[in-house]
Amino acid sequence: MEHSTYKKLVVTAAGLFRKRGFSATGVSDILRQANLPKGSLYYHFPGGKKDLAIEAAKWSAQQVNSLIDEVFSETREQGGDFIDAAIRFCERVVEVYHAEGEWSFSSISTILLEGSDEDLEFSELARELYASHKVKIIEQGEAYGLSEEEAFWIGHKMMLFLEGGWLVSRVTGDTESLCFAVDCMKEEKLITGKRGF
Amino acid sequence: MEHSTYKKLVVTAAGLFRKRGFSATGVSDILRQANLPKGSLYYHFPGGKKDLAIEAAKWSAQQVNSLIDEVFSETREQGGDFIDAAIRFCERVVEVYHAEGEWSFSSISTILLEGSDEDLEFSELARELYASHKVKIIEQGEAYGLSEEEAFWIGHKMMLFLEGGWLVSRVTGDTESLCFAVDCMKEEKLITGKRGF
DNA sequence: CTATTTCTAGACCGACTGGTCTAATGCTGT
DNA sequence: ACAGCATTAGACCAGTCGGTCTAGAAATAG
Repeated sequence: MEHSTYKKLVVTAAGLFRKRGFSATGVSDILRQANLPKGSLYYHFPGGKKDLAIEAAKWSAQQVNSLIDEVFSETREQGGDFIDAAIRFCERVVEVYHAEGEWSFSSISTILLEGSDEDLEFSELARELYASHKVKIIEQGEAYGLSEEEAFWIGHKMMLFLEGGWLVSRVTGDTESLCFAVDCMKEEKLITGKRGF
Repeated sequence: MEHSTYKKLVVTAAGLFRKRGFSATGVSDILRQANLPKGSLYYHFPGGKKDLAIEAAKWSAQQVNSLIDEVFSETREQGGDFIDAAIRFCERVVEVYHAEGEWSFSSISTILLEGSDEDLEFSELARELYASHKVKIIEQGEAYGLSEEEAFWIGHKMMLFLEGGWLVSRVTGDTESLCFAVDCMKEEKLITGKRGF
């Protein structure tokens, strides 16, 4: 199987879906940007747009999971604690946003939760992918010696800051809110320091 | 001018746009749900779908602003501090989410930031409406005797929790994350209590 | 009552959408 | 060389979209 075309479609689609949402992105937009003909899409994704969106969402979620692994492992090796890693993770998200100007943290909902009222396949996948982030964070928490509860609390808070910050940043058009999210996490460090995480 | 038809269109459209997004919502969906013919829509909104979306977004933002005013004033009258009001506000958002099952806090981005790459009219309105929330919160902060900076810090944090919590709740399909946002604000109370807000 | 305006009603239209289909093209092993 | 499969290429199609248009109902004015 020729992978470069397949991959190109997934990556291009992920970018467009994340930026504009599922419905607002036309198959032709994706094909134009990827510089590919229609035949290729329906050869690689017989299920069409939906199939492509599913793969794009999976790929996006995997990217986030990889970033979690990367940042949390790196920080741990450098002697930082769990909160340090969480701060670093937020900073990395800001960096990516700055660099690419479009990278969506909330890719799951943007891609999958925008179609019809009740697309079970989409909403179930969305749940599943979000759960995978949660698992990744708790796994990393355990590597830091944290209980599931501790890791969940701080990890969940980090997620809220990031999702919220990203969403607001998209509205305001700058990265102020996303940077604010980083500041919030830094403040967490002071509090949780006292908790002894 | 007959207002009931106009209002019905705005409210119905706001609901659908918030739930599904601008592009995923067809004019016919709105008309079907509102039980109105096409002619009425284009009579009241000559600019069509876009016009309607703008009014729907304004209306949604106004609802949020009213809720801010209501909750913060009420809490102040009852002798609560600014954080108490913020907690109460988060709780109210959860209540509304529970009750209506769809009320979107992030209505601005859902309605306005989903169309084409660069719709200036939409994105400028989005910024403007979001700014109006910020102003409302700072106004309320001043009524509580807080400096703009203090009100901004806690208000912004509250917004991130709510936006993030709402977004995640939409993915997971429950209100856990939104309730978690309330818990986060309650924790804030302890911290900021020490700051003396 | 009639005249006029306001609004509803929905048939209709062109543009565009996602999706299909077949012809052609490369690429493989023999 | 050939055959056979994998992939590209894009013309084409049916359905849906947002939007227009005219007919007439309902309300208001004289």
